Amino acid sequence: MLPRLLWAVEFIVACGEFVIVFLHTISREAMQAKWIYLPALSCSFRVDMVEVRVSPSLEEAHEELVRAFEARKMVVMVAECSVNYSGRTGSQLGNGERLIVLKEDGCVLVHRGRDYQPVNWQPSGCIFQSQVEKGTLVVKAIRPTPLESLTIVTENMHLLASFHLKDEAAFSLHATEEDMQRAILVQPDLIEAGLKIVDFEKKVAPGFVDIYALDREGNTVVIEIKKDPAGFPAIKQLSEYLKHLQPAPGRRLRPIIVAPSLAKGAQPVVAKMGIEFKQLGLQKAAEVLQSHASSDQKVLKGWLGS
Amino acid sequence: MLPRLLWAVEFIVACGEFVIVFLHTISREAMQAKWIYLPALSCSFRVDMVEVRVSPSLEEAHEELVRAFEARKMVVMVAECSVNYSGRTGSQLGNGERLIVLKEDGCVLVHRGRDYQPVNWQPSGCIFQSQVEKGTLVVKAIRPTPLESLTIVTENMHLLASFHLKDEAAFSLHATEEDMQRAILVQPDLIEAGLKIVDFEKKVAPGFVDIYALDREGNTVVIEIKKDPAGFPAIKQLSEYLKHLQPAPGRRLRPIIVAPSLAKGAQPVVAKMGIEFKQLGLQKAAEVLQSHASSDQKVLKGWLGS
DNA sequence: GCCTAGGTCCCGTGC
DNA sequence: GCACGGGGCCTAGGC
Repeated sequence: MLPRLLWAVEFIVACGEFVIVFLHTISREAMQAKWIYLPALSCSFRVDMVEVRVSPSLEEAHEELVRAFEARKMVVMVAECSVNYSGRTGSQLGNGERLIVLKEDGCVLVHRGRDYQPVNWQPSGCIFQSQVEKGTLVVKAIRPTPLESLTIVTENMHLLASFHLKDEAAFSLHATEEDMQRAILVQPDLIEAGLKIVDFEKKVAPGFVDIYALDREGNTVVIEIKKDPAGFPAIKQLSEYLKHLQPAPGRRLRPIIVAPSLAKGAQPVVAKMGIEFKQLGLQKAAEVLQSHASSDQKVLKGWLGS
Repeated sequence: MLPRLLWAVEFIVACGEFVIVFLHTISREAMQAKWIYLPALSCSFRVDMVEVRVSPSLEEAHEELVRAFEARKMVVMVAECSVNYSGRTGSQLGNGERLIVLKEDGCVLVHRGRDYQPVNWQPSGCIFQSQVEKGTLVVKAIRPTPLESLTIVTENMHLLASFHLKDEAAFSLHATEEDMQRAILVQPDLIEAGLKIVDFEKKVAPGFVDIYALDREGNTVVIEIKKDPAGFPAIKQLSEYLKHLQPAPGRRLRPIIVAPSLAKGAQPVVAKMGIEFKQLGLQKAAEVLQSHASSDQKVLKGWLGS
């Protein structure tokens, strides 16, 4: 049973640099009791760099959004909202609870409870607006080129957090198709002994030959690299290039597909068209690059060392 | 200046169904003052369906994660972490603050302060694990096929929120390339008067002809649809199909590209190859479909009406 | 499972 | 600015 005598209470909770906020009207007895029951709760506080508001009013949320936009902070919201997109095409999403992320570089993500991909979004470069309108909070993200806009109409805000992420970790490392190319460039005998690289990303037809080389006998080698199992598109692409390339007089044109494997059904076609296949995967390519990087380091150490 | 006399205080804040939590040791004077300064803060509470923990210990975070995984709740974290990915390829991301989202369907997003795309992720279908290890919180998301794993090592948790999003709004609406196809199917004279649709998504070579039709004179019409300006790839694709198609005896093969426009430089090539171009954009297609939908409704009303 | 094609794809690169 | 191709692309549809 709740006591009737009420106190207006304002808790200001400081942590490190600051801050705050816990507003409520509670009874004196509750104040002195170990357990305080409050009939409703809307509170805000900041710890470290994270400003958190739980069940803020839409006006509060709006004010915090404006501050966050000005300070170029990231914003995360859990809110009941509907979403409209208009631009290259258009979309409508009815009312429901979603996770909304606004980033400092002007991109937006609206996520539902499931799925990897956002249901609505905007790439970076948007301008954000917030306004309270007829009892709703309307957040707009407008992208200048191509001109398009995302409108989020919020009826109810469960959580709003804003903060700046300190993240200087720059290096991320992937093995990609480009690494396969680089691996072949630094170590051409991955394909075959004696191969001499002549060019890469060579423009031909409308397109680029991945690697253009000569074998020991002076034949022209045209290499198409795929990081995934190579199928008909890769074969077509390579055969297109062949039409626009000529071997040296008396020499042959040797088309080679480099990939982790051939797609199902591609093997006979490749054979029929005289295309060679050389197995190479991302992992192997990464290892080759790694070993060259370390051997380069050794060389460097040799130069610098005693 | 902080008073020295301390009280152990436990605030339990209830809202609706519940819940909670504000643990601290403060002075009696501070308790009675309007402003209470606390030297550190870690608190948790739930409002509506959102469970929020600010600066939880890693143990607390781990326990909440386990509960959330079991309850299939969405989890949002703001944390200082490093991330490793290993699978189809691999990646490493050094220590820094990120926004991490774990969804109920087993997908993961790790977002940095900038960029539309997550720096690391996992598509839906993953199994989540959480463990506290050597003073760090290790969250793993393992995807069975293809086998790959994402490992998030957290040193410091700023915010952890878990909740279930109520979102039944099912219908989302886009104008897509498929709508252009449907628009032509329901109203073939968008292309030209008298056109008779024979087939669509017709398998040919390895590929699919968007629309396959006959004109008034019995010539075979092969239509390739692009929602964006059509460039060389579209031309290539269409010309590939032509190689594998034959008109009726004495008739012609009429390749047509349907798109909002031709890409720069494509016009002469199209002309040279005898490909026709018919202008059609997403907007027009959507209007056509809309009008057909409403006319269908009218027909329906006519049947049902008085 | 594999393959094919689309996406408000996004994103980098080159012209 | 436009065009082209890659991506740990993701995702849906067929076989």
